[in-house]
Amino acid sequence: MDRVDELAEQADERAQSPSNAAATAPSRRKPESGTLGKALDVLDVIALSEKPPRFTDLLGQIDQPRGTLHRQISNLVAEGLVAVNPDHSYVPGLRLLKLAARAWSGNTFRLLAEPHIRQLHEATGETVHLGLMSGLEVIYLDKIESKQTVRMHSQVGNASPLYCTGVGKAMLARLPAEECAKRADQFEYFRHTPTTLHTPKLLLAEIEEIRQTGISHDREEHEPGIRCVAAGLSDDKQGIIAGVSVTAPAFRIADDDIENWQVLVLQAARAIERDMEARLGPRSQE
Amino acid sequence: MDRVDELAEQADERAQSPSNAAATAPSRRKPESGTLGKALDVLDVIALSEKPPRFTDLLGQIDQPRGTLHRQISNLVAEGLVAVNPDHSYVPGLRLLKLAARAWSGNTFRLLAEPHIRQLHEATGETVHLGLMSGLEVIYLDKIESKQTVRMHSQVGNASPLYCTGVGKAMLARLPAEECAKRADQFEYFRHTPTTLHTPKLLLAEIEEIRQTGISHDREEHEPGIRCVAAGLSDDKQGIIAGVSVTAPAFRIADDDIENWQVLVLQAARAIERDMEARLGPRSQE
DNA sequence: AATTGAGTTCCAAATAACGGAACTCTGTAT
DNA sequence: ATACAGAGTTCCGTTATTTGGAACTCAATT
Repeated sequence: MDRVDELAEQADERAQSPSNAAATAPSRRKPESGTLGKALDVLDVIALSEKPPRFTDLLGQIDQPRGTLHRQISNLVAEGLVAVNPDHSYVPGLRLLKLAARAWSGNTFRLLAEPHIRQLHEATGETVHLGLMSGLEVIYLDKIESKQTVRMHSQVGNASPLYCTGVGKAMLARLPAEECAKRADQFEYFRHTPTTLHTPKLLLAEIEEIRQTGISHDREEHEPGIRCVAAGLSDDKQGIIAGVSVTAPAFRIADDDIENWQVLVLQAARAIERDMEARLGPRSQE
Repeated sequence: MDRVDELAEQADERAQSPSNAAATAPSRRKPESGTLGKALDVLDVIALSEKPPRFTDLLGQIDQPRGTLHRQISNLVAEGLVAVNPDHSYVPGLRLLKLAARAWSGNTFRLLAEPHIRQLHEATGETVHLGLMSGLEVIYLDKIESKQTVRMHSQVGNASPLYCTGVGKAMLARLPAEECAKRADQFEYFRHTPTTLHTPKLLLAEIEEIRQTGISHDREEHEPGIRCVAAGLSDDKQGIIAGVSVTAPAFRIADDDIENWQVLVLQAARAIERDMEARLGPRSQE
């Protein structure tokens, strides 16, 4: 019943049917209530499609009568949330970028954490991420890229499952044990790589370890060849659970590096936590 | 009557009343029609506020009865477009980031242009932008940052006026003369710096020059100390008007650099145009 | 010329949004 | 302690928007 569930479900749908999803998938979409919700349903579908969908494609994926759907799309277009190509296919509109840009650059938590992850990047020379827990996913709020990374242009805003990412596991370890176990049961485990922790048991065992050390490792569990070292952080006052990580290709990493990074990542996480408390002390709103 | 106008107006409102706008400003906001539009009005206000507004702040800026506004906000929160802080202040929600991330990374034009601006960055070593024309503004679709830039963290998604930016002027020069003149009259000129072109006449004269050379200069017209060299590009088939630029602090720039960059920027723009046509040839939709 | 499929428009009926007023908190002054 | 004021929330009859089926247009095919 959670928004996150729904989005995860959509992602699955897409993963299972690489290309011609529109024609075959019999609309597994549960309609939301409220005018706004329905409009966002449509927007979601448009945003999540890899090829810009056309009217009929949408009609297949969204359980609405033609007339209704048409008006809903028209509204989205009128508001600038969706744009139409000359060939009548739909793409997400620029207004989204504008809104999100504001959301992002104004996010106080990100602003507060930024200097610390920047420093972490300078100390390690590798790609650094700042992630935030949102339901069963981690959403990347910021990243600083290592000099030359070919693949992966800006994860910012992207979401990944908690169970197979360094920051994700670090954040889970920050939850009360029961809550953590509850979530472990809710995941739909997918074995991204041979090392992915793909059962609640495996996951919870590792999280117990993370709780001891404060450090979490991603040993090519999400993408082959990619490892990372992460630490969690939280702030009860604001109800924030987040994490920072250093990521690098496995072949480039020496054991010395790992040990180094563990210290640095922990320092960064603690520094951010300290700043959060400090900021909340003097004046509560700003 | 344009969306862009409205947003520009909002920006003005903010610029004029730095801090306690909520209390004093008598809500210059014209309500949009349709449920969606009203919801987005609220979202806009939340996104554009510099401090997270509280319920009463919003009530002051949006001309709606308390009960109504409250429900509208509740809906936004339920949809994840807005989040509530513990102290009941509102911030834009993470769902926006997620939607925009998809919108951005899936944008075919951006993907197509990316290798070229990357190359431009490598050739110049300076910060490079890719901008798209949207109404009276340029929206930055991508940028690659020069090694150490302290200020300005990610312009991506941000909007600036056309008349005072390098890419903006370059794009205007791509319009038919009448259309260009029409827009020149629509701007609300603000003298950001002493060199800002602040009348239609000044602007049109410069644009005529840009039309000859294909190259546009920002001579600290938007921000003091910042100069840039830009070139416009367009594609009639898709109706896209865009531009690329190289930006750097004025003190660091030698005359040789400028001449160099002119050539490189033009090359990049032409290369992107060529790719667009090529992409549109083989198969029209993808 | 006829047929199909895609996209668009229309309007009575159903539904969701509206908005005024009443209510609940929480912190502050008496 | 008690009253007060301000912020935030809920309720419900009224009102306006959304709904969805059907009819219509346009372009490409047969």
